[in-house]
Amino acid sequence: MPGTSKPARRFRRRPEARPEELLDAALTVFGERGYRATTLEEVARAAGVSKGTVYLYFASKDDLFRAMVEKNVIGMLEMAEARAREHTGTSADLLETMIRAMWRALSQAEMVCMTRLVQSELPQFPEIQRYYWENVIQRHRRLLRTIVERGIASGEFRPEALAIVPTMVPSLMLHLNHVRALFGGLDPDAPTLEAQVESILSLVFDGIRNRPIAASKQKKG
Amino acid sequence: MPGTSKPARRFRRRPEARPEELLDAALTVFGERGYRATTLEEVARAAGVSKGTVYLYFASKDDLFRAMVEKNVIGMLEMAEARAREHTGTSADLLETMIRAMWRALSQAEMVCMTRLVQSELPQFPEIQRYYWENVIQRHRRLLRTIVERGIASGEFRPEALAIVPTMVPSLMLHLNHVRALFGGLDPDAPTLEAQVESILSLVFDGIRNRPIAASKQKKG
DNA sequence: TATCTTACTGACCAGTCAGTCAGTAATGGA
DNA sequence: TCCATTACTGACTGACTGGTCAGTAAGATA
Repeated sequence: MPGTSKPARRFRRRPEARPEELLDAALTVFGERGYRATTLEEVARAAGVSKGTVYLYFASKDDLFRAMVEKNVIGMLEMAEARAREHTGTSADLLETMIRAMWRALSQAEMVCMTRLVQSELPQFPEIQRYYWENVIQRHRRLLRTIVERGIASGEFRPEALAIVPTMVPSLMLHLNHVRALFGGLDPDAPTLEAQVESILSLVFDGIRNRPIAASKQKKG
Repeated sequence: MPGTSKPARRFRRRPEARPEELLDAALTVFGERGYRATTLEEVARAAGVSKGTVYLYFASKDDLFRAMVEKNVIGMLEMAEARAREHTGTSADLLETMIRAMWRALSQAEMVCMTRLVQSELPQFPEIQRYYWENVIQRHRRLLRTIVERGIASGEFRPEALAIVPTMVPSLMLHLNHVRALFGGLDPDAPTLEAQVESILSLVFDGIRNRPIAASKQKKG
Protein backbone atom coordinates (compact mmCIF):
# COMPACT_ATOMS: atom_id res chain seq x y z
CA MET A 1 0.00 0.00 0.00
CA PRO A 2 1.48 3.24 -1.16
CA GLY A 3 -0.39 5.48 1.27
CA THR A 4 2.17 5.86 4.02
CA SER A 5 5.38 5.10 2.21
CA LYS A 6 5.36 7.88 -0.43
CA PRO A 7 8.88 9.26 -0.43
CA ALA A 8 7.60 12.26 -2.45
CA ARG A 9 10.61 13.97 -3.94
CA ARG A 10 11.26 17.08 -1.88
CA PHE A 11 13.41 18.95 -4.37
CA ARG A 12 15.18 18.64 -7.66
CA ARG A 13 18.83 19.31 -8.31
CA ARG A 14 19.09 21.95 -10.97
CA PRO A 15 22.25 23.90 -10.33
CA GLU A 16 22.33 25.50 -13.78
CA ALA A 17 18.85 27.00 -13.47
CA ARG A 18 19.11 28.29 -9.91
CA PRO A 19 21.02 31.54 -10.36
CA GLU A 20 18.65 32.74 -13.07
CA GLU A 21 15.60 31.79 -11.04
CA LEU A 22 16.95 33.50 -7.96
CA LEU A 23 17.67 36.68 -9.89
CA ASP A 24 14.14 36.73 -11.29
CA ALA A 25 12.67 36.14 -7.86
CA ALA A 26 14.90 38.85 -6.44
CA LEU A 27 13.65 41.35 -9.01
CA THR A 28 10.04 40.61 -8.16
CA VAL A 29 10.38 40.70 -4.41
CA PHE A 30 12.88 43.54 -4.11
CA GLY A 31 10.77 45.43 -6.63
CA GLU A 32 7.61 45.34 -4.61
CA ARG A 33 9.01 45.54 -1.08
CA GLY A 34 12.29 47.43 -1.43
CA TYR A 35 15.75 46.23 -0.50
CA ARG A 36 15.72 46.53 3.27
CA ALA A 37 12.21 45.23 3.74
CA THR A 38 12.76 42.05 1.75
CA THR A 39 13.98 38.97 3.56
CA LEU A 40 16.05 36.37 1.79
CA GLU A 41 13.51 33.83 3.01
CA GLU A 42 10.95 35.51 0.74
CA VAL A 43 13.27 35.58 -2.24
CA ALA A 44 14.13 31.93 -1.68
CA ARG A 45 10.49 30.93 -1.41
CA ALA A 46 9.61 32.88 -4.55
CA ALA A 47 12.35 30.97 -6.36
CA GLY A 48 11.10 27.68 -4.93
CA VAL A 49 14.15 26.91 -2.82
CA SER A 50 15.17 27.36 0.78
CA LYS A 51 17.21 30.17 2.20
CA GLY A 52 20.42 28.21 2.42
CA THR A 53 20.39 27.72 -1.34
CA VAL A 54 20.62 31.42 -1.94
CA TYR A 55 24.01 31.34 -0.26
CA LEU A 56 25.23 28.60 -2.56
CA TYR A 57 25.01 31.02 -5.47
CA PHE A 58 25.37 34.48 -3.99
CA ALA A 59 27.74 35.61 -1.28
CA SER A 60 25.33 37.98 0.46
CA LYS A 61 22.13 39.93 0.10
CA ASP A 62 24.15 42.83 -1.34
CA ASP A 63 25.71 40.56 -3.88
CA LEU A 64 22.33 39.24 -4.98
CA PHE A 65 21.02 42.76 -5.43
CA ARG A 66 24.03 43.81 -7.41
CA ALA A 67 23.82 40.82 -9.73
CA MET A 68 20.14 41.48 -10.27
CA VAL A 69 20.71 45.08 -11.31
CA GLU A 70 23.42 44.12 -13.75
CA LYS A 71 21.39 41.33 -15.31
CA ASN A 72 18.31 43.42 -15.94
CA VAL A 73 19.98 46.44 -17.40
CA ILE A 74 22.35 45.28 -20.10
CA GLY A 75 19.87 43.93 -22.64
CA MET A 76 17.84 47.08 -23.11
CA LEU A 77 20.77 49.30 -23.95
CA GLU A 78 22.19 46.88 -26.46
CA MET A 79 18.85 46.65 -28.22
CA ALA A 80 18.62 50.40 -28.41
CA GLU A 81 22.14 50.73 -29.79
CA ALA A 82 21.46 48.10 -32.43
CA ARG A 83 18.31 49.87 -33.48
CA ALA A 84 20.22 53.13 -33.88
CA ARG A 85 22.95 51.49 -35.97
CA GLU A 86 20.51 49.89 -38.37
CA HIS A 87 18.26 52.88 -38.82
CA THR A 88 17.95 54.55 -42.18
CA GLY A 89 15.83 57.67 -42.29
CA THR A 90 15.69 61.08 -40.67
CA SER A 91 17.06 61.69 -37.21
CA ALA A 92 13.64 62.83 -36.09
CA ASP A 93 12.19 59.51 -37.15
CA LEU A 94 14.91 57.65 -35.30
CA LEU A 95 14.44 59.68 -32.14
CA GLU A 96 10.69 59.14 -32.29
CA THR A 97 11.23 55.41 -32.71
CA MET A 98 13.58 55.31 -29.76
CA ILE A 99 11.16 57.23 -27.55
CA ARG A 100 8.30 54.92 -28.46
CA ALA A 101 10.45 51.82 -27.86
CA MET A 102 11.70 53.06 -24.53
CA TRP A 103 8.21 53.95 -23.42
CA ARG A 104 6.98 50.48 -24.32
CA ALA A 105 9.88 48.85 -22.51
CA LEU A 106 9.41 50.97 -19.39
CA SER A 107 5.78 49.99 -19.06
CA GLN A 108 6.66 46.31 -18.66
CA ALA A 109 6.15 45.11 -15.12
CA GLU A 110 9.76 44.06 -14.60
CA MET A 111 11.01 47.42 -15.78
CA VAL A 112 8.67 49.21 -13.42
CA CYS A 113 10.23 47.20 -10.58
CA MET A 114 13.70 47.84 -11.88
CA THR A 115 13.40 51.61 -12.23
CA ARG A 116 11.73 51.93 -8.87
CA LEU A 117 14.56 49.97 -7.29
CA VAL A 118 17.28 51.90 -9.01
CA GLN A 119 15.78 55.23 -8.05
CA SER A 120 15.20 54.36 -4.44
CA GLU A 121 18.01 52.00 -3.44
CA LEU A 122 20.97 53.25 -5.42
CA PRO A 123 22.05 55.86 -2.87
CA GLN A 124 22.71 52.97 -0.46
CA PHE A 125 25.07 51.21 -2.88
CA PRO A 126 27.90 53.48 -3.95
CA GLU A 127 29.56 50.75 -5.98
CA ILE A 128 26.46 49.89 -7.98
CA GLN A 129 25.85 53.58 -8.33
CA ARG A 130 29.19 54.12 -10.00
CA TYR A 131 28.66 51.09 -12.23
CA TYR A 132 25.23 52.39 -13.19
CA TRP A 133 26.50 55.84 -13.95
CA GLU A 134 29.25 54.62 -16.25
CA ASN A 135 27.59 51.68 -17.93
CA VAL A 136 24.01 52.76 -18.16
CA ILE A 137 23.47 56.46 -17.91
CA GLN A 138 26.57 57.70 -19.70
CA ARG A 139 26.23 55.05 -22.35
CA HIS A 140 22.59 55.92 -22.96
CA ARG A 141 23.37 59.61 -23.11
CA ARG A 142 26.12 59.02 -25.63
CA LEU A 143 23.69 57.15 -27.83
CA LEU A 144 21.15 59.95 -27.71
CA ARG A 145 23.86 62.54 -28.27
CA THR A 146 24.97 61.03 -31.54
CA ILE A 147 21.41 60.96 -32.79
CA VAL A 148 20.89 64.57 -31.84
CA GLU A 149 24.18 65.67 -33.38
CA ARG A 150 23.18 64.10 -36.64
CA GLY A 151 19.80 65.83 -36.44
CA ILE A 152 21.37 69.20 -35.79
CA ALA A 153 23.80 68.76 -38.67
CA SER A 154 20.93 67.94 -41.00
CA GLY A 155 18.97 70.95 -39.82
CA GLU A 156 16.19 68.92 -38.25
CA PHE A 157 16.88 69.96 -34.66
CA ARG A 158 17.81 73.21 -32.98
CA PRO A 159 21.30 73.33 -31.44
CA GLU A 160 19.70 73.56 -27.99
CA ALA A 161 18.57 69.97 -28.44
CA LEU A 162 22.02 68.84 -27.40
CA ALA A 163 21.49 70.09 -23.87
CA ILE A 164 17.94 68.85 -23.81
CA VAL A 165 17.54 65.38 -25.24
CA PRO A 166 20.27 63.24 -23.64
CA THR A 167 19.41 64.23 -20.09
CA MET A 168 15.84 65.41 -20.16
CA VAL A 169 14.07 62.91 -22.34
CA PRO A 170 15.09 59.93 -20.19
CA SER A 171 14.28 61.81 -16.98
CA LEU A 172 10.88 62.79 -18.24
CA MET A 173 9.99 59.28 -19.28
CA LEU A 174 11.33 57.58 -16.19
CA HIS A 175 9.50 59.85 -13.82
CA LEU A 176 6.21 59.78 -15.70
CA ASN A 177 6.43 56.04 -15.55
CA HIS A 178 7.21 56.13 -11.85
CA VAL A 179 4.22 58.35 -11.14
CA ARG A 180 1.99 56.11 -13.21
CA ALA A 181 3.11 53.07 -11.24
CA LEU A 182 2.69 54.84 -7.92
CA PHE A 183 -0.54 56.75 -8.39
CA GLY A 184 -2.13 55.20 -11.46
CA GLY A 185 -4.56 53.32 -9.26
CA LEU A 186 -5.74 56.51 -7.59
CA ASP A 187 -6.21 58.53 -10.75
CA PRO A 188 -9.43 57.77 -12.60
CA ASP A 189 -8.58 60.06 -15.53
CA ALA A 190 -5.02 58.95 -16.07
CA PRO A 191 -4.25 59.08 -19.78
CA THR A 192 -3.58 55.82 -21.58
CA LEU A 193 -0.01 54.79 -22.29
CA GLU A 194 -0.61 55.53 -25.97
CA ALA A 195 -1.98 59.00 -25.34
CA GLN A 196 0.89 59.77 -23.03
CA VAL A 197 3.64 58.89 -25.48
CA GLU A 198 2.00 61.15 -28.05
CA SER A 199 2.09 63.98 -25.55
CA ILE A 200 5.73 63.28 -24.83
CA LEU A 201 6.58 63.45 -28.51
CA SER A 202 4.54 66.59 -28.89
CA LEU A 203 6.42 68.25 -26.04
CA VAL A 204 9.85 67.10 -27.12
CA PHE A 205 9.53 68.11 -30.74
CA ASP A 206 7.37 71.20 -30.55
CA GLY A 207 7.01 72.46 -27.00
CA ILE A 208 3.86 74.20 -25.86
CA ARG A 209 4.14 77.62 -27.44
CA ASN A 210 1.52 78.46 -29.98
CA ARG A 211 3.03 79.71 -33.22
CA PRO A 212 1.71 81.89 -35.93
CA ILE A 213 0.77 79.57 -38.75
CA ALA A 214 3.86 80.20 -40.88
CA ALA A 215 2.46 77.98 -43.62
CA SER A 216 4.89 75.20 -42.89
CA LYS A 217 3.65 71.64 -42.73
CA GLN A 218 4.87 70.06 -39.51
CA LYS A 219 4.49 66.48 -38.52
CA LYS A 220 1.61 66.18 -36.16
CA GLY A 221 1.85 64.64 -32.62
CA MET B 1 37.60 71.50 45.17
CA PRO B 2 35.27 71.35 42.20
CA GLY B 3 37.13 68.66 40.26
CA THR B 4 35.14 65.61 41.25
CA SER B 5 31.85 67.09 42.24
CA LYS B 6 30.77 68.69 38.94
CA PRO B 7 27.15 67.70 38.46
CA ALA B 8 27.34 68.79 34.78
CA ARG B 9 23.79 69.23 33.55
CA ARG B 10 22.97 66.21 31.39
CA PHE B 11 20.04 67.65 29.50
CA ARG B 12 17.71 70.59 29.29
CA ARG B 13 13.94 70.46 29.38
CA ARG B 14 12.57 72.09 26.27
CA PRO B 15 9.28 70.39 25.50
CA GLU B 16 8.14 73.06 23.04
CA ALA B 17 11.23 72.75 20.85
CA ARG B 18 11.48 68.96 20.75
CA PRO B 19 8.89 68.03 18.13
CA GLU B 20 10.31 70.48 15.63
CA GLU B 21 13.86 69.34 16.29
CA LEU B 22 12.90 65.71 15.97
CA LEU B 23 11.16 66.37 12.67
CA ASP B 24 14.22 68.17 11.32
CA ALA B 25 16.50 65.37 12.46
CA ALA B 26 14.13 62.84 10.94
CA LEU B 27 14.26 64.58 7.57
CA THR B 28 18.04 64.57 7.58
CA VAL B 29 18.52 60.99 8.68
CA PHE B 30 15.65 59.41 6.79
CA GLY B 31 16.72 61.43 3.80
CA GLU B 32 20.21 60.06 3.64
CA ARG B 33 19.60 56.51 4.84
CA GLY B 34 16.03 55.70 3.82
CA TYR B 35 13.18 54.73 6.09
CA ARG B 36 13.98 51.13 6.90
CA ALA B 37 17.69 51.67 7.33
CA THR B 38 17.37 54.47 9.87
CA THR B 39 17.15 53.61 13.51
CA LEU B 40 15.29 55.79 15.95
CA GLU B 41 18.47 55.85 17.97
CA GLU B 42 20.10 57.79 15.12
CA VAL B 43 17.24 60.21 14.79
CA ALA B 44 17.27 60.78 18.52
CA ARG B 45 21.00 61.38 18.60
CA ALA B 46 20.76 63.79 15.67
CA ALA B 47 18.14 65.71 17.61
CA GLY B 48 20.30 65.65 20.74
CA VAL B 49 17.98 63.51 22.84
CA SER B 50 17.68 59.86 23.75
CA LYS B 51 15.50 57.30 22.05
CA GLY B 52 12.83 57.30 24.72
CA THR B 53 12.17 60.97 24.10
CA VAL B 54 11.09 60.27 20.55
CA TYR B 55 8.21 58.26 21.97
CA LEU B 56 7.10 61.14 24.15
CA TYR B 57 6.22 63.08 21.03
CA PHE B 58 5.49 60.50 18.33
CA ALA B 59 3.58 57.27 18.66
CA SER B 60 5.82 55.21 16.40
CA LYS B 61 8.43 55.34 13.69
CA ASP B 62 5.64 55.43 11.11
CA ASP B 63 4.01 58.31 12.87
CA LEU B 64 7.26 60.27 12.90
CA PHE B 65 7.74 59.70 9.20
CA ARG B 66 4.21 60.76 8.38
CA ALA B 67 4.48 63.95 10.42
CA MET B 68 7.76 64.79 8.71
CA VAL B 69 6.27 64.45 5.23
CA GLU B 70 3.31 66.62 6.10
CA LYS B 71 5.44 69.29 7.70
CA ASN B 72 7.80 69.68 4.78
CA VAL B 73 5.32 69.76 1.97
CA ILE B 74 2.61 72.25 2.82
CA GLY B 75 4.57 75.48 2.63
CA MET B 76 5.79 75.18 -0.93
CA LEU B 77 2.40 74.69 -2.51
CA GLU B 78 0.87 77.59 -0.68
CA MET B 79 3.66 79.87 -1.83
CA ALA B 80 3.18 78.77 -5.42
CA GLU B 81 -0.57 79.35 -5.27
CA ALA B 82 -0.08 82.80 -3.81
CA ARG B 83 2.36 83.68 -6.54
CA ALA B 84 -0.14 82.61 -9.20
CA ARG B 85 -2.95 84.64 -7.64
CA GLU B 86 -0.92 87.83 -7.49
CA HIS B 87 0.58 87.57 -10.94
CA THR B 88 -0.21 90.16 -13.56
CA GLY B 89 1.23 89.53 -16.99
CA THR B 90 1.16 86.88 -19.68
CA SER B 91 0.56 83.24 -18.87
CA ALA B 92 3.90 82.38 -20.42
CA ASP B 93 5.59 84.77 -18.00
CA LEU B 94 3.77 83.23 -15.08
CA LEU B 95 4.63 79.70 -16.12
CA GLU B 96 8.26 80.65 -16.56
CA THR B 97 8.30 82.25 -13.13
CA MET B 98 6.78 79.15 -11.59
CA ILE B 99 9.28 76.87 -13.26
CA ARG B 100 12.19 78.98 -12.08
CA ALA B 101 10.83 79.13 -8.55
CA MET B 102 10.20 75.41 -8.38
CA TRP B 103 13.67 74.67 -9.70
CA ARG B 104 15.20 76.92 -7.07
CA ALA B 105 13.17 75.31 -4.32
CA LEU B 106 14.00 71.79 -5.44
CA SER B 107 17.71 72.41 -5.32
CA GLN B 108 17.62 73.14 -1.58
CA ALA B 109 19.20 70.34 0.43
CA GLU B 110 16.07 69.59 2.45
CA MET B 111 14.01 69.34 -0.68
CA VAL B 112 16.47 66.92 -2.21
CA CYS B 113 16.01 64.70 0.86
CA MET B 114 12.28 65.13 0.75
CA THR B 115 11.80 64.22 -2.89
CA ARG B 116 14.12 61.28 -2.62
CA LEU B 117 12.15 60.00 0.34
CA VAL B 118 8.80 60.51 -1.27
CA GLN B 119 9.86 58.74 -4.42
CA SER B 120 11.39 55.77 -2.69
CA GLU B 121 9.37 55.19 0.46
CA LEU B 122 5.86 56.13 -0.55
CA PRO B 123 4.95 52.70 -1.91
CA GLN B 124 5.41 51.34 1.61
CA PHE B 125 2.90 53.78 3.10
CA PRO B 126 -0.48 53.57 1.38
CA GLU B 127 -2.00 56.12 3.72
CA ILE B 128 0.64 58.75 3.15
CA GLN B 129 0.51 57.89 -0.52
CA ARG B 130 -3.19 58.73 -0.69
CA TYR B 131 -2.63 61.92 1.31
CA TYR B 132 0.17 62.93 -1.01
CA TRP B 133 -1.84 62.24 -4.12
CA GLU B 134 -4.78 64.31 -3.00
CA ASN B 135 -3.09 67.16 -1.20
CA VAL B 136 0.10 67.60 -3.15
CA ILE B 137 0.01 66.17 -6.65
CA GLN B 138 -3.60 66.86 -7.56
CA ARG B 139 -3.43 70.28 -6.00
CA HIS B 140 -0.27 71.16 -7.88
CA ARG B 141 -1.70 69.90 -11.15
CA ARG B 142 -4.84 71.95 -10.66
CA LEU B 143 -2.71 75.04 -10.22
CA LEU B 144 -0.76 74.40 -13.40
CA ARG B 145 -3.93 73.55 -15.29
CA THR B 146 -5.51 76.90 -14.59
CA ILE B 147 -2.40 78.69 -15.79
CA VAL B 148 -2.32 76.65 -18.98
CA GLU B 149 -6.01 77.12 -19.65
CA ARG B 150 -5.58 80.84 -19.40
CA GLY B 151 -2.62 80.64 -21.79
CA ILE B 152 -4.54 78.60 -24.32
CA ALA B 153 -7.46 80.98 -24.17
CA SER B 154 -5.15 83.91 -24.81
CA GLY B 155 -3.52 82.09 -27.72
CA GLU B 156 -0.11 81.84 -26.07
CA PHE B 157 -0.10 78.03 -25.77
CA ARG B 158 -1.14 75.20 -28.05
CA PRO B 159 -4.12 73.14 -26.82
CA GLU B 160 -1.81 70.16 -26.38
CA ALA B 161 -0.21 72.02 -23.50
CA LEU B 162 -3.06 70.88 -21.29
CA ALA B 163 -1.91 67.27 -21.52
CA ILE B 164 1.72 68.25 -21.22
CA VAL B 165 2.34 70.84 -18.55
CA PRO B 166 0.50 69.65 -15.43
CA THR B 167 2.00 66.17 -15.48
CA MET B 168 5.18 66.44 -17.46
CA VAL B 169 6.79 69.60 -16.22
CA PRO B 170 6.84 68.47 -12.58
CA SER B 171 8.05 64.99 -13.56
CA LEU B 172 10.83 66.41 -15.66
CA MET B 173 12.04 68.74 -12.96
CA LEU B 174 11.78 66.24 -10.13
CA HIS B 175 13.73 63.58 -11.96
CA LEU B 176 16.43 65.90 -13.25
CA ASN B 177 16.90 67.01 -9.69
CA HIS B 178 17.03 63.43 -8.49
CA VAL B 179 19.67 62.54 -11.05
CA ARG B 180 21.67 65.59 -10.13
CA ALA B 181 21.62 64.63 -6.46
CA LEU B 182 22.53 61.04 -7.21
CA PHE B 183 25.16 61.40 -9.90
CA GLY B 184 26.19 65.04 -9.76
CA GLY B 185 29.37 64.09 -7.96
CA LEU B 186 30.36 61.66 -10.67
CA ASP B 187 29.71 63.97 -13.59
CA PRO B 188 32.46 66.49 -14.25
CA ASP B 189 30.55 68.24 -17.03
CA ALA B 190 27.21 68.49 -15.31
CA PRO B 191 25.54 71.73 -16.36
CA THR B 192 25.02 74.40 -13.73
CA LEU B 193 21.63 74.79 -12.13
CA GLU B 194 21.20 78.01 -14.07
CA ALA B 195 22.03 76.47 -17.41
CA GLN B 196 19.72 73.59 -16.75
CA VAL B 197 16.68 75.68 -16.00
CA GLU B 198 17.21 77.55 -19.26
CA SER B 199 17.24 74.24 -21.08
CA ILE B 200 14.06 73.19 -19.34
CA LEU B 201 12.34 76.41 -20.40
CA SER B 202 13.65 75.99 -23.91
CA LEU B 203 12.26 72.48 -24.12
CA VAL B 204 8.92 73.28 -22.55
CA PHE B 205 8.19 76.33 -24.65
CA ASP B 206 9.75 75.45 -27.98
CA GLY B 207 10.74 71.79 -28.19
CA ILE B 208 13.73 70.71 -30.18
CA ARG B 209 12.51 70.94 -33.75
CA ASN B 210 14.24 73.44 -35.94
CA ARG B 211 11.75 75.65 -37.66
CA PRO B 212 12.04 77.47 -40.91
CA ILE B 213 12.18 81.17 -40.30
CA ALA B 214 8.75 82.68 -40.76
CA ALA B 215 7.24 82.25 -44.20
CA SER B 216 10.32 81.75 -46.29
CA LYS B 217 11.23 78.09 -46.69
CA GLN B 218 9.15 75.07 -45.85
CA LYS B 219 10.65 71.71 -46.17
CA LYS B 220 11.22 68.81 -43.80
CA GLY B 221 8.76 66.12 -42.75
C1' DT C 1 15.81 74.47 51.36
C1' DA C 2 12.41 71.07 50.72
C1' DT C 3 8.83 69.33 47.75
C1' DC C 4 6.41 68.40 43.60
C1' DT C 5 5.84 67.79 38.70
C1' DT C 6 7.25 65.93 34.58
C1' DA C 7 10.76 65.96 30.68
C1' DC C 8 14.02 62.94 29.84
C1' DT C 9 17.14 58.79 30.12
C1' DG C 10 18.86 54.29 29.00
C1' DA C 11 18.69 49.42 30.27
C1' DC C 12 15.80 46.05 28.84
C1' DC C 13 12.56 42.97 26.16
C1' DA C 14 10.62 40.64 22.38
C1' DG C 15 10.73 40.07 17.65
C1' DT C 16 13.29 39.88 13.34
C1' DC C 17 16.63 38.46 9.99
C1' DA C 18 21.31 37.83 7.56
C1' DG C 19 24.21 34.35 7.46
C1' DT C 20 25.94 29.28 9.04
C1' DC C 21 26.39 24.45 8.90
C1' DA C 22 25.40 19.67 10.08
C1' DG C 23 22.65 16.69 7.97
C1' DT C 24 19.61 14.83 4.09
C1' DA C 25 18.41 13.29 -0.29
C1' DA C 26 18.86 13.55 -5.41
C1' DT C 27 21.62 11.76 -9.01
C1' DG C 28 25.34 9.58 -11.74
C1' DG C 29 28.51 5.86 -11.98
C1' DA C 30 30.06 1.06 -10.87
C1' DT D 1 22.00 -2.01 -5.62
C1' DC D 2 25.45 0.18 -3.38
C1' DC D 3 28.58 4.07 -3.22
C1' DA D 4 30.33 8.70 -3.92
C1' DT D 5 29.31 13.18 -4.86
C1' DT D 6 27.11 17.35 -4.03
C1' DA D 7 22.75 20.24 -4.44
C1' DC D 8 19.83 21.37 -1.17
C1' DT D 9 17.43 21.93 3.41
C1' DG D 10 16.05 24.26 7.59
C1' DA D 11 17.05 24.72 12.48
C1' DC D 12 20.05 27.63 14.71
C1' DT D 13 22.85 31.82 16.18
C1' DG D 14 24.34 36.32 16.92
C1' DA D 15 23.47 40.94 16.05
C1' DC D 16 20.28 44.41 15.77
C1' DT D 17 16.25 47.47 16.63
C1' DG D 18 11.29 49.10 17.58
C1' DG D 19 9.10 49.96 21.50
C1' DT D 20 8.62 50.01 27.00
C1' DC D 21 9.08 51.72 31.53
C1' DA D 22 11.20 52.29 36.10
C1' DG D 23 14.03 55.57 37.55
C1' DT D 24 16.57 60.23 37.38
C1' DA D 25 17.06 64.95 37.45
C1' DA D 26 15.63 69.72 35.65
C1' DG D 27 13.10 73.30 37.00
C1' DA D 28 8.96 75.45 39.19
C1' DT D 29 6.75 76.78 43.52
C1' DA D 30 6.75 78.21 48.10
